[in-house]
Amino acid sequence: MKWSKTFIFTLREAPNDAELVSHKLLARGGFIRKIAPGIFVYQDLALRVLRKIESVIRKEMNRYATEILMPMVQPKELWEETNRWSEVSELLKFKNRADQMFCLGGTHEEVVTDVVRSDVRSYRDLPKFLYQIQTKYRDEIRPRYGLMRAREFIMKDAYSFDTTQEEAFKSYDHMFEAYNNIFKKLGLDYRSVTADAGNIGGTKTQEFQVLAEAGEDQLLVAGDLAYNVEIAPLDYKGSASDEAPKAVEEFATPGLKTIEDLSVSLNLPKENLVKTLFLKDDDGKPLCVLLRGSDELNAVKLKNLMKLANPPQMMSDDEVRQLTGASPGSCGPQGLKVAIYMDHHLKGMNNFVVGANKDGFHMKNVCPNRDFKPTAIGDVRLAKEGDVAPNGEKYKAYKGIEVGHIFYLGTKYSEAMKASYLDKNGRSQWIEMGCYGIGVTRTLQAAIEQNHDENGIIWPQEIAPYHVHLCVLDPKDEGLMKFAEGIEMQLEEKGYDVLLDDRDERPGIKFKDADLLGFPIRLNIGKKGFEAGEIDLVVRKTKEQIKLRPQDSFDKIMGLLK
RNA sequence: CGGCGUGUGGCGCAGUCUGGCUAGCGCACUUGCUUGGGGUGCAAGAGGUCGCUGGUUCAAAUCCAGUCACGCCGACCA
Repeated sequence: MKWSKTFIFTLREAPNDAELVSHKLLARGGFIRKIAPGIFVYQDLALRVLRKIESVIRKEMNRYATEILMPMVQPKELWEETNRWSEVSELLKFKNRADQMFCLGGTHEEVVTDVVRSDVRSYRDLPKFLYQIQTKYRDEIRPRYGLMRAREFIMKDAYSFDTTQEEAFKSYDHMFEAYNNIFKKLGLDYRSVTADAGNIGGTKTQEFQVLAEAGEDQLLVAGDLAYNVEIAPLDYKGSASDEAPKAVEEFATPGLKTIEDLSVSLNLPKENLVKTLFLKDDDGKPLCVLLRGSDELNAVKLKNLMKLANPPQMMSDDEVRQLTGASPGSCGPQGLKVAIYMDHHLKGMNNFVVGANKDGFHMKNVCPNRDFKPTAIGDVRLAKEGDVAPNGEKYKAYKGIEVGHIFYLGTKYSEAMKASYLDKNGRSQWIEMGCYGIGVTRTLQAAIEQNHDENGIIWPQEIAPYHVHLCVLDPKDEGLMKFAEGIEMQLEEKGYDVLLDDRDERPGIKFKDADLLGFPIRLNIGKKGFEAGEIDLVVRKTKEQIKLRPQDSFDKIMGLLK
């Protein structure tokens, strides 16, 4: 392909709304163009990469699943069957001129379940496995970081339909394997991590996270175990102390609000103090949580302990005052009529120091079961680097970009939408489902975030827009062009993508652009060198420069690409 | 939705506080010469209702009011 026939326009400077390196490089290289917040044009270079990522995905998916294409515009009625019309806040809703309501598909559980329930009748029709690669729209509150969190993006979503949970787990395991193959093939450094099921409603779930400093998700990894921080479990290994309960004592603590203040003033380690947090659930019902002073609350774990749909929210200072009669820094669990959740690291401890529910006062020797009754005790503290994981190893922290997610859904959607089949005994059963997503556009940017240097992108060969960049330094020279075109043709015949820079530009400009765009192999074809029987090959990744005889260049390139 | 900030050619910015010539600079673009293996140099050009609306004023990019958009932080989020 000749540069002059493409739609590639590079910029020397990145637009100032680009923060991440990967976003800057995408913008400078002319890969994408922003049309509105979170909405982009994928220009020719980006589209080439997307098609290649998709092709890797299709190859793996086709081993287990059938590709279909579902509508992006979906009727309200379908979403009301699962109650998600009002529950899912990112749905972009609109109506047609007959006042019928629709939404843009942000995910396709409803549509795919409708498809399956209307055709599948018998256990003989199962299992079925469907997938699509399609533009999704989610009305994100704040799109950010280019393609990382866009409103409109491309996603591969797959859905499995099985007769039993056992079969559904097999489908899940197939996807787990397929996803590993895909991300390996794409040349990405990633981890599969255990995550919270969120409101999609599954029970068994894993995320595929590309490791990158710019990632928005925090991961904790301990040997074979990898977790999203919001779910990373901490075992309870025995009591910190088993002192006998002493008599409760109130004491003045003027001006002491934080655990830090108390710890200094009482000369006690933070672990020995008890932190009382006040939250409310979705219905506004208040609750309180007790943690060691040194620990932070993990609201997702609390949500799961309480079996809620969403994590409880912190109450405002005013709400706390109304409930306890004191400001947040001076509150305790005793004497309150609210549910009390206690982190299991407090189990076995006695004689807590807590707020007295009176401004400027604390109490010591407050004991569970005597002075207040915990509603439930469990693992609700936020794990951090250095904490010990259930396997005995210490957690190490990473940041990740979530590029894939697999869920076992069970019968949540099939029950809600009445998707059933007749089993061997002629009895009606709910279909067992799973769903599996890969963010295609996000993967593109994640690949850049992980593969770049100070000069530009370094594409992994599998997804490079072009494999070879021919920099013709004197494009007006017919002999030179003929030579370059010959190489181009030979490589293209072998199935490789070649960009021939035929612009009438100075060499420096061509070299800078080549580094920016980052195709794996570059050939510098200049008049002087060519006439002297020598041209340069540059390997983008290693910056290695190889001097070649022109007649050897094709073979050399083929050798490097293989 | 809350806090902060920004809107000036395709991109990056100055000018606004303290109102005053034909609104400027760098990059990119056009033409000519020059240069020709890591963003050459010179010269001449094209391109802007200064986000929008209203107001104050002899005079508004600049002051005032309203409004819209965008960005960052937070909250939220497959």
